[in-house]
Amino acid sequence: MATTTAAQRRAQARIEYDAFIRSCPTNQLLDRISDKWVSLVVSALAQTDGASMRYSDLGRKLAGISPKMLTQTLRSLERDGILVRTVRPSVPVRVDYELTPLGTSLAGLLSAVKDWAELHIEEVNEARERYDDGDASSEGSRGSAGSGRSSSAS
Amino acid sequence: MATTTAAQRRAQARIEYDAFIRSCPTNQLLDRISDKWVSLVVSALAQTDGASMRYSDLGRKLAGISPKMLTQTLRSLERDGILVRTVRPSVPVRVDYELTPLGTSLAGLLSAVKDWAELHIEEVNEARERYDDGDASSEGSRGSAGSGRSSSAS
DNA sequence: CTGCATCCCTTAGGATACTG
DNA sequence: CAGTATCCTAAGGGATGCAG
Repeated sequence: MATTTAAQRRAQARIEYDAFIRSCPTNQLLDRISDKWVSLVVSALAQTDGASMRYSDLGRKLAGISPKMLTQTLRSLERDGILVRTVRPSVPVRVDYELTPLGTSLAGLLSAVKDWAELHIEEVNEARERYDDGDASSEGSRGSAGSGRSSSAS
Repeated sequence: MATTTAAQRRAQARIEYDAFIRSCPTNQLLDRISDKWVSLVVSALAQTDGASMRYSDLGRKLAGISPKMLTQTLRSLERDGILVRTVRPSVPVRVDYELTPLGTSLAGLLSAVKDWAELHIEEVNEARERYDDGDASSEGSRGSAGSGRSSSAS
């Protein structure tokens, strides 16, 4: 332990922390809804309430999603019991997806989030404008001061 | 229109869809809490309820986070009015971070998410085991196609 | 139609080193 | 202590093409 490399200690801490994080249900769910497409798929399915959607229906609804991500998302959701996948041995194979009760409750949660967002988005936007406009603290003349931060949109 | 490239059409759709998505407050918030560290920072700050934390306090609490991400996360949160950054011109500069009322309400939302997670995580885990164990029902050729996607960051 | 495999490119995010 | 600038890797996610 000669080299008490600060970095190594942090790296170690990260591992432990990660283990801790993963064992926390909150984070597991967070990981789930953190996926850009997951929430979109769930919402799409929730909108049709009960009515199952076919693979291509979803592909159309979620314009711009690549088949790869659609399948991947659907699979992970199926794995988590959020939705069920039903294969219909028709001539051209047909597969239907529909939310499970669990999935529906998740959709409900997303709705709650939506409500909060619509209720406070205004404040957030104001705060952003205020911030972007130049904090003014130590800035007299408005220039550009653009700190290219922005998390873009992953 | 010669090349009715399906890919191009999808790409175009994606752009439009993205624009649509971005204009939706729900997704803006989702983008916010989708960030791995955002929720962690907010929770950390919420736990101390009111008491402001210093930069290094947070770094210690969120073991394993790199200064880069900590700063980045803190900045975006400040920009959105979720927390306030206070610089204390002490000898060794001291900076405090604390949640705004808006941030506190967000923390409350995260709590709701947490409750849901703790309430249903069991079902999810069961579903996962069932799935990983081999669907059996209509066990076909799948096997473990799922591929353990962790999504984690991003 | 559904969906899996492959290649590839963009980029989030971790490690480091340096300044106020 | 608080942050910033830089480098670099891992991996998310799109495009394609093929198979059931």
